Amino acid sequence: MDQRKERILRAVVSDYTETVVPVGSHALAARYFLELSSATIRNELSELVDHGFLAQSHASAGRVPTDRGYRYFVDFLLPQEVVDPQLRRHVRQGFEAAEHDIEAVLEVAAAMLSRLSENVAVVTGPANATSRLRHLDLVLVRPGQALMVEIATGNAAFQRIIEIDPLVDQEELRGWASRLNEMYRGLTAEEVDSAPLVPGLAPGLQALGQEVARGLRQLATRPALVIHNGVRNLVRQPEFEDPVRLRAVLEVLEAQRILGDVLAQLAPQAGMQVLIGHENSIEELRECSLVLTSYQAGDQLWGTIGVVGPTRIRYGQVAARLQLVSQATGDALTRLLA
Amino acid sequence: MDQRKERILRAVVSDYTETVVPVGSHALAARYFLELSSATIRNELSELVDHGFLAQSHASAGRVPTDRGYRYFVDFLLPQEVVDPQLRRHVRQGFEAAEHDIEAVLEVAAAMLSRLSENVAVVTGPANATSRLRHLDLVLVRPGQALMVEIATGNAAFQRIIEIDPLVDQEELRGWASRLNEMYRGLTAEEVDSAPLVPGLAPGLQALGQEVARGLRQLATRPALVIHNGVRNLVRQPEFEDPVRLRAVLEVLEAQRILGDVLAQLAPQAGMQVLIGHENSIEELRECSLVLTSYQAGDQLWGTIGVVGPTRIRYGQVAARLQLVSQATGDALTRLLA
DNA sequence: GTTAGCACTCGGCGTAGTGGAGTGCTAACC
DNA sequence: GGTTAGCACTCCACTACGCCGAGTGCTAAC
Repeated sequence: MDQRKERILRAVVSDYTETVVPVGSHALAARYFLELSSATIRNELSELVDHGFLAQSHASAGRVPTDRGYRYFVDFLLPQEVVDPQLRRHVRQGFEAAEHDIEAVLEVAAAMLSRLSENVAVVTGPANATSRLRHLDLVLVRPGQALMVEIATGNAAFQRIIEIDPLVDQEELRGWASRLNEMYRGLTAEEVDSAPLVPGLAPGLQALGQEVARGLRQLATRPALVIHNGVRNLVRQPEFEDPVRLRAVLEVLEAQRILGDVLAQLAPQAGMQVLIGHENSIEELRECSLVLTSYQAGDQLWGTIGVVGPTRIRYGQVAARLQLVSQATGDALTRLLA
Repeated sequence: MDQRKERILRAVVSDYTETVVPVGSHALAARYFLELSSATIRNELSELVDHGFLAQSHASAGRVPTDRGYRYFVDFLLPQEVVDPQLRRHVRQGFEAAEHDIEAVLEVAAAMLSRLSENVAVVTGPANATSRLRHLDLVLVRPGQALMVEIATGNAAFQRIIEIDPLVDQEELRGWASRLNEMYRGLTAEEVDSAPLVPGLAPGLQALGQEVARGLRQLATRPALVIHNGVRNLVRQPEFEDPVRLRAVLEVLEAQRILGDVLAQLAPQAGMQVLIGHENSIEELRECSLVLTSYQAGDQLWGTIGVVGPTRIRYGQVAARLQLVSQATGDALTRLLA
């Protein structure tokens, strides 16, 4: 790939990205290469097709970047985009309005990102695969029933009404709670289950261990939260005019699990990731690209956030804005949690 | 409206609902009225058009029900649909799998309903306009910082890290928590704010009252949860082939507030409600119908659940299935909460 | 290596023609 | 009076056709 080929590839990508029309040698010469004739460009284009960076739908059509072409573009030709400071401010402010709880923050992140990227935003919450008990509390609701509240690592809360001996009063219940806290704090569901029985414990209290483990188990298996937003942007993309294709993508987005699995799998890798077309493992998203990164609350990796769009998505701009939103999301969570 | 006209209107509605093709006199005669000639049916159709129950797109086209026609159909002609017992069982089972927390139940409800109705399902959570403190807890995270957990009516949880005197230990914190519980249990944010100062209270504890009120206030103003699911079903409806119309509807669905407001407004009215076409106040949903009902946890009205689809939605089937899901949702919440 | 020229390809688009579904009207029938 | 057969008419959907023009590949000259 000599430098001129790179310039041409870059021109084709950026032109196609904007117009969504196969780009021909004349247009290219007129718009980007005044010093070259269209014939020269035709020669180059033809070689770029040979290398697999471009394709043409039929013999006398203009060129369109292939997945491979986009890959090269992203790896070597991506221009450094800077985010407008005003936009930056706007994002900060958007998050300030919504710091009720974790989920609200992630909702805002998704809404914000879908607007900025003009595509679909996806956000996953933390996977609570290893929930450890951080704190437990018991409150008497009425005689014989108590509200059990468990706070686990990651500040996930679990609550459930449980049956207890009707004779137990609030005072005794409080004692039970501190006892359970001492015994189980820092443990996972499995460890709680296999904790040795303490002799001489009140019989009702004995049984509560199971309830505690049950809550932790539910917290751990709680399906990973996957939020998506911006489907409205998808329908106006020419590549999704065909209802069948559109539906396939929506199918994936609404079956949160599918996307959730892929994102979870990619999460550990740091930095920004771009999956172009066939590079992702989801058949239905063959014609889509994913731009992904992770965000963190404090110094802890928290979840994944990204953009789903057609392969001709504006990688530079989307990446820059994703970076911005991811950072802001992390900051908002950090403020919220600590 | 004599009886034969009603039969014909019913036939037109059900035929159009299935085929999405304007229905003509011949087809009607052949399929539903073997005893009548197409000419007779033509006369009747023409009168139904005069009455505003049917319309035709152009002079020589078949007839299509108008909003008014659907209204009459729903009010007087709706056949009693029964839900297949097997489906009923299936729904029950679906809910059993997901009783972690409130939101999970509502997510399941939306997913289930969108599948059963083959349209878009919307579910709103409870409006926590009047949050009262049910229980409060304080946990020492590290010296100088504590996690404050508030459980409000409706089991909404709020948690926040707060700054405290570094010298306060877990034991003392527990004392604080019970003190705060005694003082504020059952109160709203406003009532906590205006509660008389208790003389001789530890200074750090004094300040916590504000934090408690702040949490309650956030719980109360937390935007109403609106879940939607089934957009994938929308895109295959012929009436939404046009991306512009589709986008308008998606716009509304994704701007949860719009729909949330409408649903909240309708919520108090009991029973099933059907809004056909222009009957709803949202401009973008002029070509949609809403079938809505409320669900309740225990004996308390909790939220709204419904279906959004094209005006030719299968009102009978959708209503029956909505009823089923709404009931199951309420039951699941009842089990979860008490 | 670059470029002008040229023949060729092929999709998009507008036009015209046609078939058929459906209507309204009239007149006859029960 | 309600019902029906017959008929002329309307209008959409679909197809075929032809043409335009954008774009290509190739060749030969620079």
